[in-house]
Amino acid sequence: MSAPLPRAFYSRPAIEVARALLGTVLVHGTTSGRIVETEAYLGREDRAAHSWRGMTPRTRVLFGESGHAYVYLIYGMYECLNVVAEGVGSPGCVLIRAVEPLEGIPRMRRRRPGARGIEDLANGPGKLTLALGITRRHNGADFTRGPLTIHAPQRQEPVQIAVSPRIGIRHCADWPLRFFIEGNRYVSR
DNA sequence: CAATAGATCATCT
DNA sequence: GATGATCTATTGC
Repeated sequence: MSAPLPRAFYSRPAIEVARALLGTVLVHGTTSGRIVETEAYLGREDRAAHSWRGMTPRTRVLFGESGHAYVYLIYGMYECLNVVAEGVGSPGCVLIRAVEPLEGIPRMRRRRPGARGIEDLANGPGKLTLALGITRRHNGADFTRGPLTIHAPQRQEPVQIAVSPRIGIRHCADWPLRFFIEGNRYVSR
């Protein structure tokens, strides 16, 4: 496997990082998946972002160095994985919404007994964290070091990127900040 | 098929 | 004390 993507990859505006992450490979232990769906969250001007009110104990890592993980609990039940973008003091980030399972599929199935097929294993923010075994313990983890890493694709295939409004938010509900690989079977419903 | 309810808790008001 | 960047099961057409 190639080296993890360097810090510079993440030190760009959240929207750019969200697009660039499509097609890259998220790795945790023996499991991995290709990122096929992301959402950008901007910061102070974006009321849908956790960081829009400024720094709190929870959102501390969003204001730190880029290339780290922001993992939080949602609806008392599920964890969501974000990649911190931009730079110190600029809390833009990217929510990973879906991955296409690559390695460790039997293990993922065990972690997600309810899933019907491969398509349902990680096609949503809460599902992918379960499938890959990502929890709040990974909050603040450095993607350039592990145990969570992100890698460039082996072969850079041309991907057609589609754009839509973000899912499941009330504020800024019409901003076109969701990005996904057009026609991919592993994108969330 | 679409719509809805219920699970469940850290975080912030 | 209310809310939420979700998922699943169940109900109703």
